[in-house]
Amino acid sequence: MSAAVGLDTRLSEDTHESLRLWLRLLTCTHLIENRVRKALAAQFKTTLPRFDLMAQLERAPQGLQMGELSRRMLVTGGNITGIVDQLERAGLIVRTEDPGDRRVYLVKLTKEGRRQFAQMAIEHESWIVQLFEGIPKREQRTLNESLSRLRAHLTRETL
Amino acid sequence: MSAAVGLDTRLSEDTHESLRLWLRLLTCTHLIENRVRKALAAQFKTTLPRFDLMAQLERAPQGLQMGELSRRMLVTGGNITGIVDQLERAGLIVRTEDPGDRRVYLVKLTKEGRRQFAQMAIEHESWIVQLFEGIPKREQRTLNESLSRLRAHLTRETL
DNA sequence: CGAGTTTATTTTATATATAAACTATTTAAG
DNA sequence: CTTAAATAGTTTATATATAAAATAAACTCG
Repeated sequence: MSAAVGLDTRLSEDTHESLRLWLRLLTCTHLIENRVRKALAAQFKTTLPRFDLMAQLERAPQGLQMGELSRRMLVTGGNITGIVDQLERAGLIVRTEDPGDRRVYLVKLTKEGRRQFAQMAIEHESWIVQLFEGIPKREQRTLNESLSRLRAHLTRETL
Repeated sequence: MSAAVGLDTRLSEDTHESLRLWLRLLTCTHLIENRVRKALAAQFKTTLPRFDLMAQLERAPQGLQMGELSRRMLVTGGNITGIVDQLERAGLIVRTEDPGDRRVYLVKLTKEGRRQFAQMAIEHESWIVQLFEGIPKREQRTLNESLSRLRAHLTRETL
């Protein structure tokens, strides 16, 4: 741009800064997702949503309700029903009944599910580390902090 | 954590920095995607992939091949076929034949497509600006630059 | 208590997605 | 020219996704 950029252009550039930020966020996410999806399929014959759901359960040994999985994974309840069906059919998780509330299932990893997830998690982490290899630790930390603030901003009540 | 964090823990924390970064990237993207999807559905009865495809065509008045759309949108060719089918059925885009290569289609916006996209783009940009409202311009710029480097890093040949 | 509301999950219809196989066309090599 | 390989796009089968309707259980309050 020339040195004669006026107020109009400056305002317009500011407006576009958010748009550009969003497009880059989306692109980076898709690039990483595509790589991880391919690696999960090639090495473990599984998918990203299944891996993510198992990761949620691994962190919650007491089990999670369908609705809680839906909220944590930021997807609809119907979607959770489908993924849980698949994983349950494969024997990796179980729907447990909650004696206190018969509307609810507590979903838990099976022993085999925990075993398989442990193996996948190690590989998964190494893929991610490799993908970010070359981005200085300091920059990763800054990015991390910025995204953490952005996440807090996006989930604030008054939006 | 205690003040007695040793070398082992420190190394482990470094390893987890990339993983945490990836999870936050994914969360922020999903939060924004969900909001934009709902707004597009409510106000324009359309979807994010359709809007994105039209945005690609808006920037390329000469038209784009199916494969080029696939590469730019980071999705498979079969997916593009489906979205283009939908938009063509709605009269918003057309498949034009390329006289020089009969395997190829040049996909272009129709006049009605350009009209509708222009309306949507204005609204869309204001939603994005609102979502980031409250994140200081300086931080948005820093984030933008970091993500730009990350994107370059992720698309480098030697990965 | 009991009708009406809320909450948890599933079902339905439809739209994206992928990978892999397939068709048609073009390019390359002899 | 002609076969082989590469390229562009579509089709198929399957897995995620959504929104909206349906089901079932739990809560509320007059």
